[in-house]
Amino acid sequence: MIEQNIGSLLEAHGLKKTAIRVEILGLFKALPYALAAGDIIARMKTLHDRVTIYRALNSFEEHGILHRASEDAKGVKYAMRIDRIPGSTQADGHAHFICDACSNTYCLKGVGVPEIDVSKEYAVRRVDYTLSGICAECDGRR
Amino acid sequence: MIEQNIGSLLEAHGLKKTAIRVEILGLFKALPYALAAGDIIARMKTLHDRVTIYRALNSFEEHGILHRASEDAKGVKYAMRIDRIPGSTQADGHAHFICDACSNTYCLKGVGVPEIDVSKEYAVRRVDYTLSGICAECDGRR
DNA sequence: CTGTGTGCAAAGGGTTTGCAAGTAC
DNA sequence: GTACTTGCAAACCCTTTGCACACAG
Repeated sequence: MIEQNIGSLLEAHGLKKTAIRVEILGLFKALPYALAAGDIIARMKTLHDRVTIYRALNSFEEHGILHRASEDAKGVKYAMRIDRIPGSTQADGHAHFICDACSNTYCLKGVGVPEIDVSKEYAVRRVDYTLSGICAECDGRR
Repeated sequence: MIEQNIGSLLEAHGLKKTAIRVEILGLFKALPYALAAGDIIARMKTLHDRVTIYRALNSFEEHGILHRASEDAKGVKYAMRIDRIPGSTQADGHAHFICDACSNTYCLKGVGVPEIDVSKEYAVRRVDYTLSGICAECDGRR
């Protein structure tokens, strides 16, 4: 089921259906938060090296399948891009929440990204709205 | 004039007034955008190594003189923290604009950070609102 | 004089790249 | 068979850390 979707997704983008790509996208479909290259490696059943993951991720990013949900000095986290509306002229906005305790990056799907007008000085192409603090899971654990 | 301000700023934080610190803070006061360690090195008149810059920056961050304006896979950019309002209970929010062309990070000073309510699921401590696109300078240059 | 700060060197972690072998189509 | 992918190794870049020397207060 999932694999079928992933297969057609890859095909639609002209990407070859390799084991590593199917497994990576399977992880993103199954998990509710963004993943860094290291997270992916840790969860892969079959052994792969970091390097190959990077190339797969970059390929997915170029094709608009994944986007960079958060990036800090410790690395980049990717998430499934599910909010692209073909033909939309709106800024490509994302809202994310990063937990200070577990470092998970959650996509705030139902939340619209607020907009402010700075069009006099800047031509805005993307809007990134990132909250951070403690997620419910970590908060309840204390 | 600037140097006097910087001197008292350092003194107020119990930091020793060294040449490298005065020069770094002078750069931040003179420039309208955020700087990465590499940017600072490139602009320093007297030669210093990157490493020492990092320690100075970390020290400034700990004392609340600078804050991390943006960070991507290529590094962290710092900016003068001028928006701290003692006694304020508001979330510590920043709005920034990153130019895709020149990579400058501008602080949007007059712009309030919009807030959204996700308090049911997350305990929000910080809000980061980052726009990206093309700044006026780069836009006019094309 | 004393403790903080700097210079230098080395190491650490994430990411990119070159090249040859492998595989989807 | 051919072009795209992967595996491996090495290199790159930003950042942190250890230690001895230097300097501000």
